[in-house]
Amino acid sequence: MSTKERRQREIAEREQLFLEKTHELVCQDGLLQLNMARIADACDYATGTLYQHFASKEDLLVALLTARSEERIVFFRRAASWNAPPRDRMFAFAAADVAFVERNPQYFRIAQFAQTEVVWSAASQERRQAFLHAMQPAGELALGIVSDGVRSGDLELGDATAEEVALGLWSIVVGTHTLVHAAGLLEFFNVKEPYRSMGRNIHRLLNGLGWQPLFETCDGNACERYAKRLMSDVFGETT
Amino acid sequence: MSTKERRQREIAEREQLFLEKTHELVCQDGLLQLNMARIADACDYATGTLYQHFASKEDLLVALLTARSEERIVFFRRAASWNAPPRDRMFAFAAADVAFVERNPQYFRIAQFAQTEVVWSAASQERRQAFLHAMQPAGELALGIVSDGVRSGDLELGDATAEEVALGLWSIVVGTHTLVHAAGLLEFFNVKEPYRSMGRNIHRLLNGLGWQPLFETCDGNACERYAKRLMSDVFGETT
DNA sequence: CTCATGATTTGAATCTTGTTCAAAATAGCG
DNA sequence: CGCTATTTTGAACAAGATTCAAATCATGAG
Repeated sequence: MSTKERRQREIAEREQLFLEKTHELVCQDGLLQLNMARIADACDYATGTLYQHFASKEDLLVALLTARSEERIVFFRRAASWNAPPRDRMFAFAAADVAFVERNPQYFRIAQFAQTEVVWSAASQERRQAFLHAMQPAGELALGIVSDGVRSGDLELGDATAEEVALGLWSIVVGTHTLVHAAGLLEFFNVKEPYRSMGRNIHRLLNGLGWQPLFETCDGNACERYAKRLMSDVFGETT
Repeated sequence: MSTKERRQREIAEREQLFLEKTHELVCQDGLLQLNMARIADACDYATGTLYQHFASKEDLLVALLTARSEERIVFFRRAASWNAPPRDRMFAFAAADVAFVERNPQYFRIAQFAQTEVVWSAASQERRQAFLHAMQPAGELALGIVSDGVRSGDLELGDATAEEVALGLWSIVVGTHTLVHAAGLLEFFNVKEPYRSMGRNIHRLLNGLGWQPLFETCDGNACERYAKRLMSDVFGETT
C-alpha cells in the first residue's frame, strides 16, 4: 500500500521533528528546563502524540542521543580514515571525540545524564539497544586501527587484546570529558587545559604500549605542533 | 550557652541520621525510588524538617556524597602510605578507588548522578564546595606521590606537571568506572574484566612516563600476581 | 508555676511535571 | 456519503518536590 508507506514516512518525519526540536530546546534552555509538554508545544502537537513515539522522557533522551550519534561517528570515521600511520590514526581517534564534544557541548551533557543508572534503566530496551548499535561503528573503527598497527608491525600486542588497547584510550577520553564537565572540579584541583594534558597522556599510554613510532612528550612545543597539525589535517575545514 | 551548643549538636546528629537513612534507602531500593517524604518518614520527622537541612533533593544527594567521601579517602590514604616505591604507591592509588567502588557500588551511582549538570547545578553552592573540600585530600595525596617519585629520581617530569600526571590516572579510573556502570555497554563491545585491563593500561601509562621501575605488562600472569599482592598488602584485612 | 515570646516542627496544601485515556477528529473505504 | 478504524487531542490524573500557616515546644521573666 502506498498510503501505508506514506504514513510510515510521515511518522518517521515527525519523530525527526520531535528529536530536532528537543535538541534545540536543550541547547537553548538546558536539560534542566526540558519538559515533555514544552517539546510537544514547540512542535505543535499534543503531549499524547509525543508519547506515541517515546515511551517516556528517558526514552526520548536516549533516542536523542542515538540520533545525534551519527554525527559523532562522522568524526571517528574521519580520524580512522586519515592517511597516516596507525599510531597517528589512533591518536586522532581519541582527538576526534574531543573535537566533537567541543563542537557539541550539550551532547556530552545529555550522554552523561542518559547513561546514569536512573535514566538509562528507565528507557526502553529497544532504545538502549539502538543506541549501542549506533555506537558500534566507533568500536569497529577503533579495533580496525589497532589491527592495522599490528599488521604493519608497529604494535605488538603480546598478552593484550585489541579491546584492551581501545578501552585504555576510551576510558581516558570518557574520564576526561566527565571531569571537564563537572563544573568547578578541575579548577579546584588546579588542572589547566585538561584536553592538552589528555593528549600527552594518550601519547604516553601509546608509548607504553610500544606502539611505533614512539612520540617524545617531553617537548611541550612539539606536542602542541602535533595537536595543531592533526586538528587541521583531520578536522580542518568541513563542518 | 551550653543549651545552644547542645542544640547545635542535636541538629548535627539529626543531619547525620538523615544522611545515613538516605544511604540505607538508596542501597535498599535504589536511587530511582528515593523520595523526600520516604526519607523523612524513615527518620520519624516531617518533610519540612528535612528541608531545614537540605535546600533540595539535589542538595541532599551532594551532601550524601560528601559524607560518604571520607570513607573513600581512607582507601586513598592507605594506598598513599603504603611502604613501597612511589610508582607502586601511585598504582595502588588508582587501585584504591576501584577497591572502594567495588565495595560501595551505590557510591559511584550517586556520584555519577550527582555530578551530572542537571543535579550538580541544582545543589547549593555550599554543598558543592563542601564536596570539593572533602575530596581535596585525595588530590593532595596524589600530588604527594608524584613528588615522591620525582624526589627519589624514579620519575622525570620534563615539561609535564604533577597535576597532569595525576589527571592521567584519574581520568582512566573515572572513565573506567563510567563505562563499567553503563549497563550493557562493555558487554556489547566485548570487553571482559575491564578493571584488569585498566590496571595494565595504567602500568603502560606509567611506563610511558618513564616512571621507574618499569613494569613488564606483556606477561599476563605477572600482572595478575602484582594486582593480587597489592590488594592483599594494601586493602587486606581491615574494613 | 504561669504565661509570653520566639524558635522549631509539622503535614496538609500547592505546584510542577510526567503520563494516561476518553472523547473528538481524521482517514480509509465500500 | 456514511461507517469504521485509526490517530490525535488535551484535560484529568498521579507522583513527588516544595512551601508555609498553624501547632508545638523551649526558654526565661515575673
